[in-house]
Amino acid sequence: MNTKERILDEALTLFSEKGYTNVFVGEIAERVGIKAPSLYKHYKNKQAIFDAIIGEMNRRFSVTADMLHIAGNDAGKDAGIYQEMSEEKMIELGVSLFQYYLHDDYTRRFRKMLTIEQFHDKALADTYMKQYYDDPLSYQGMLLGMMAAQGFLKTDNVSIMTLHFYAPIYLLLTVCDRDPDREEEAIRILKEHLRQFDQIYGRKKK
Amino acid sequence: MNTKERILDEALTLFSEKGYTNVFVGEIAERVGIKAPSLYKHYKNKQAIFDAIIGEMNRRFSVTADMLHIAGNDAGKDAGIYQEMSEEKMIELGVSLFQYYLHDDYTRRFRKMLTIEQFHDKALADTYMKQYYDDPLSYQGMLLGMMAAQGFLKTDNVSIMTLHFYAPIYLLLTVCDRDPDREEEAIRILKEHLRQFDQIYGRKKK
DNA sequence: GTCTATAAGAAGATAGAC
DNA sequence: GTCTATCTTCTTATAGAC
Repeated sequence: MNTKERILDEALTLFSEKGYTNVFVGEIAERVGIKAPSLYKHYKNKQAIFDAIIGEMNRRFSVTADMLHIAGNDAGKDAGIYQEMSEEKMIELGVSLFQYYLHDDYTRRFRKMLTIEQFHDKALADTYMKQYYDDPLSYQGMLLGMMAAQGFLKTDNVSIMTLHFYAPIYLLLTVCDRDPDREEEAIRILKEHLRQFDQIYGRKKK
Repeated sequence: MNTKERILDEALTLFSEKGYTNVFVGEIAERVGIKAPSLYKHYKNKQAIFDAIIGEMNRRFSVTADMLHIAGNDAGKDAGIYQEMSEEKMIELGVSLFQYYLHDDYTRRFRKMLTIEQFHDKALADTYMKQYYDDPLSYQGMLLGMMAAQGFLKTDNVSIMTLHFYAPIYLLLTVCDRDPDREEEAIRILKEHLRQFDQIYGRKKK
C-alpha cells in the first residue's frame, strides 16, 4: 500500500472513530508516519481526503450490490439450491453473513463513519438508507420471494416477511457496533431469531 | 423559558443537527439572542452545556421508563384490557406511539444527538443501547409476555416474539429520521407489519 | 515527497465597563 | 446579565529548502 492509499486508510479509521471534525490532519499524518504538510502533496486538503473515502465507499458498495444481484439471480435459476437448505444450514449461513458484516474491516469502518456523519449531508443520509434499508430489503426480498414462489416459504406478503427477516439482524448489528462485548449474546439471539423465522414462515407449519 | 433554559434548548437543536464539535458557542448565543461571552455567565464552558443536556436527557428518559413500567404493571393487573383489543385498535395504538417517538420534539432531538455523538463516549453508547434496545425489549416483552400468559398471543419464545415486534419499528424510525419524506411510506409498512404480527402470533392462527 | 518554519484564521474563553 | 475588546490556543494550509 503506497502513501496515498495509507492516508485514506488511516483517515477512514480515525473518521469512523471520532467523526470528520474531531480528526486533525496532523493526526492522520502521524499515523501514516509523515508530517502534516507532506500530506498536502497527496491531497488538496482535508475535505479531499474525506471525499476520496466516500468515493471508494460508494465504489465498494456498488460492487457488492452487483455481486449480490448476480448471486441472487443465479440462485433463482437453480431451484434445487433451497431444497437442500435445512434449518441448521440456514442459521449457519445467517450467522456467517452477520459476522462478515460485523468484522470485515471496510464494511465496519464505513458503517460507523456513515452513522456519525450521516446528518452532515443529505447525500450521506441517502447512502446510509440505500445501504442499510433499501438494498438489503431488495436483495433479501428477491431471495425470500423466490423461495416463497417455489413453496419453501409461506406468506401472502413477501415485503413484510423480508422486513421480519432483516430488521432483527439490523438491530443486532447496531448493538454489536456500540458494544462489542455483546457479540456473543447477539449471535445467540440471532440464531433464535432465524430458527423462529423458519418456524413461522417455513414450509412445515409448527 | 429563561435564558439558561433557552441556551439548553437551542444547543440541543444545534447539537442534534450538526454534532457537538460543529456547533460554535457563538452560534448558540446568536439563536438565543445574546453574544457569546454572555453565555459564560450561565454555563462554565461549552462542555458544561452539553453535560447539562445529557443530564436532562437521562432525567426525562428515566421518567418515561418509570411511567412505562407502572403502566405496564397496571395493565397486567387488569386482564380485561387485552380482550377488547382488536387488530385495528392495536394497529392504531402502534401508529400513534410511532408518531409520538418521531415527532415529539425532545424525543426526536435526543435521539438524533445520541446517534451522532454515541461513539465519542462509552457512556453515550450505553445510554443509546439502553434507550433503543434494552428498555424497549424489556417493556414490550413484559406486555407481550402478559398477553401470551393470558392466551391472547401464542409463542414459546417471548423474547424473540418481542424482537419481531420491535425491530421493524426501530428500523422504520431510523428511516424517517434520515428522510422525513418517507414517513407516509413508513407508516403504511408499519401498519402491514403490525397486522402480520397479529396474524402470526395472535390467538387465531391464519 | 518529505521536511521546518510560519502564515492565516477560527473558536473558546476571559477582562472589565456598563 | 449583557456588552466590546482581546487573549490564547488550536488547526488548516502554504512557502520554500533539501
